[in-house]
Amino acid sequence: MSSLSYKDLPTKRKMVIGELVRGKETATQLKTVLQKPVTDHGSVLAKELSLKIIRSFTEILSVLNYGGGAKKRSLIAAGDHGGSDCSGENKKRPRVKARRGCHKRRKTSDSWTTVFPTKEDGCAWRKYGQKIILNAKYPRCYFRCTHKNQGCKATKQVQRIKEDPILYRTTYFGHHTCRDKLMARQIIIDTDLPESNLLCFEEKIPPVDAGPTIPFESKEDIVRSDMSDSSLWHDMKSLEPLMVWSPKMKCFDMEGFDEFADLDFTFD
DNA sequence: TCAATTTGACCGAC
DNA sequence: GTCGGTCAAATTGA
Repeated sequence: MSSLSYKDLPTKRKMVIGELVRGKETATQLKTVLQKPVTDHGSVLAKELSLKIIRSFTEILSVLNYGGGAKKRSLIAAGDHGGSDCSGENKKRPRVKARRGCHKRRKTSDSWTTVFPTKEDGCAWRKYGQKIILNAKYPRCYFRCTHKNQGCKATKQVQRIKEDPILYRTTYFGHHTCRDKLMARQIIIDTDLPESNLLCFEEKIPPVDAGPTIPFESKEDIVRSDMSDSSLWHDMKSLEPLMVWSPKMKCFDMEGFDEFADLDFTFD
């Protein structure tokens, strides 16, 4: 595959590139923080940066999944039954909630999974359900985007891993159609601050509302426990040789991009 | 008072 | 018939 001029890239790809660049910058900031003596403030910053990195990659995965999903996507049940495709008569409760529980089981091709020691990914979610899953030690929690009322159909499922309860497996479905607002807010946050103070963005990081709090004992612990054991981190590492930014040429070397085939999406 | 969470019920997929 | 995803009333908390 030949190199592409950045300005010629499709919007979706630009968004991916932008998020990758943002994630790299954040990772660099995190590295800087970790090189300093560990303090409470530093731990907080490190955690915020970790969330920021997670959010960047979540956005990337969201965008990429959307591209592939266009071909294979079957409508996600959540919020997608605005039509009248539910033909059940609802005999038991015909008077109200005629479409309650009307949905199709999710297709795995429209989802992606990450594993992290926190439920948080920097996005705003509202919990709408919890289920005990057969043969699972821990219940599965269902979240939808807080901005569902604005048409955002992104949902996710979070479940603690049976073999390693400190970790949460998060499966995302759909993409954030409210992402423009989120990104705009983030840009404001980032650009409002002097470069030397980029770490102190004012965005409120929601508390980890359940499960263990993961303190960062040391910089090594952060890297080891938060990143190196997660599948997402492995994905991040695997991305490195696939896209190489050339500042001089102002282009991306896209060689090897077809290795993304394993992630079940396509570039258009 | 209002928004978020909890939890039992509903219902399609398997 | 069972399982899993979603709904929505009830509850909780800020």
